[in-house]
Amino acid sequence: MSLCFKKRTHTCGELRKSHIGRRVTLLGWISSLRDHGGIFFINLRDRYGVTQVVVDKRELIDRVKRWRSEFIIEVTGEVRERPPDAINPNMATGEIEVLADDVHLLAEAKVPPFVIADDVKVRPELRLRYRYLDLRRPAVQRNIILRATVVREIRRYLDEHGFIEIETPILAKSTPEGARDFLVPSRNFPGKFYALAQSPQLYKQLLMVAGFDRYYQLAKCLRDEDPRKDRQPEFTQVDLEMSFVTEEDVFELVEGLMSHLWKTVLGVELESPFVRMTYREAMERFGTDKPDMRFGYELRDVTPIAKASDFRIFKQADKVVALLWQDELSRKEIEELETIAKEAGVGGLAFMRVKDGTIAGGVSKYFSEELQKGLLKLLDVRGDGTILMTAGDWKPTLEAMGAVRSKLIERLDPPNEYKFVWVTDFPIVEKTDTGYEPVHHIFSMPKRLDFEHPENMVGHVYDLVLNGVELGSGSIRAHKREIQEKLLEIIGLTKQQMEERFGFLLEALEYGAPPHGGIALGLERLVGEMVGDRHIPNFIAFPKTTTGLGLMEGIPGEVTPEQLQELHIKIEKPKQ
RNA sequence: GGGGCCGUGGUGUAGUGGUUAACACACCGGCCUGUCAAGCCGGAGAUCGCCGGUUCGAGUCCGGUCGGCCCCGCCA
Repeated sequence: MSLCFKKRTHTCGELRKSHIGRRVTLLGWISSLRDHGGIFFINLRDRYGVTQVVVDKRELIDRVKRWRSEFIIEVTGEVRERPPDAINPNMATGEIEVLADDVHLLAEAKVPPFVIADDVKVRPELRLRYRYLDLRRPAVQRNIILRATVVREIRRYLDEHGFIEIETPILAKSTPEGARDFLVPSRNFPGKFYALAQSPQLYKQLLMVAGFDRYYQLAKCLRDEDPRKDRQPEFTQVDLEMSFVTEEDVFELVEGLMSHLWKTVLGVELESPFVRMTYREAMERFGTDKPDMRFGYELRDVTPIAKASDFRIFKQADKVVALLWQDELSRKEIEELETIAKEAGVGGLAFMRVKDGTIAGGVSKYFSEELQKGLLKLLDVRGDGTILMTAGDWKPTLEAMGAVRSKLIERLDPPNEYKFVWVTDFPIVEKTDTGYEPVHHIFSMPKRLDFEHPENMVGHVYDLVLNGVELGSGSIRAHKREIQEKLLEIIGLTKQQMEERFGFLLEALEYGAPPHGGIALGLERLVGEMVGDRHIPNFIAFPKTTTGLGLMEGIPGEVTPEQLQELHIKIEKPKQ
């Protein structure tokens, strides 16, 4: 069978008035076909746009009559101006049309399970099952193209700044720390496994040891954890690492990269340097390590006033924080917020109402007039509203109020702003019931060594946060073997375990490892946040569902007994 | 692992224990030379996700199960 079609001269998105009179050939999908008897209008679509084709010749109409949406056709004809009353201002090509003098069918199409158009609502599972049709919708294509544009500009910027793009292995070593690994059984070595890389962290450090003092990669990362709207089992990180740098150098580079992206992709000038804030400050002002700084409503420490009240819970608490909200919240609304606060680990959520400059209701009866005045002043109350308060230990109290704040600001219209912030000085480890766990990962350089109280040890560790979303995190790394070993010891690894899991890294640190650091940014989150869409599957061509299934391919799927045998694997299914 | 919401012609929805499951779009046929999500006339199309239970009677109530979305856990 011969492939018989004319070469296309233009795309469906580029013809304008300046092309009038030109003879053109377009190839594309029929997005709509309007039959007026003696004249047919075809909207012809490709990824560049839609162009109206007019068919009025008898012999062509006999052919076109049998066509319908999503057939692929070839159209040759002359570009002509539309009659003034037929101009479509909603179409980029709306001033012209192509009068067909020859049309051919290139491919028929079954009636699709849903109409291929932006404004047609479709169940998500159906969209995923027929993702190749979903991807034909212009709005979905825009997301994928946006991603490609961002990727291109990332490469352009980093290449120009002396970075070398290096790929690191996908088949890597399993580590019980951190996220659950996807495992790949070894055929040649029965009972042994590769792990799919969760991130290129260790490899990029080894590249620094190797002397590639500026490395980057658009790295696929694979983590076997339950997905969320902002988390997929496989996703992409903009991973970079530099030698001989301080935190400030990393900030400057990344701010430059962000400014470049916003300027070239969105045409927006970002303000830089970005705001910097320590982890501690972020917690105390916003109750979270990823503050959304598009909104005010900061938390206030009211411990001295609250402790002086007659409210027993407050008197006994380490910390009492308050949040002043602009509206009068109903009993029911406060109860909902209290549920959120309790989930974050506090006993409850107290409230008082402010009306006409005075406090009433809720726990106000435990506060003397003087304390109430102090509260009004401390919270800088102007106008009516609701004061929310909670108490307990430092972290749960702040986190609880942070969760309440997040919930409340959801009610506000998000301003069209990009508020970046560097959150710095994260602790290296956190105390748990069983010992110490890394807050980020365990390869970061502490600012001060404190092996007596590791939980007090702050690191050269930072997150880049945009509009309340963690875009990525990074650090200056521990580039000396002794320090790295000490850190591993703190999280409970024996010498033997260190050797087994990270021996290759520790050894490399002994052969002239430069001071180095970097960052990894979530590409899908970054792209999504540029256009205010926090559903990252929208920026992945073939995403998984929230249970990790691939509905189109039907994965995970069965394998043959022969495959299993070759891999030395026996399946034991869970009992009912 | 846990919680919430959802599943009804191809698609999106309505249907709040009782007749023949309703509507819009899509689809099929017809008419029409200026439409653009064309219009008009006509038609076909559903075992109400699946299994079981309650009931004289279940799309509707109950239990289980499969699938989706959102959330908690988890995500160094």
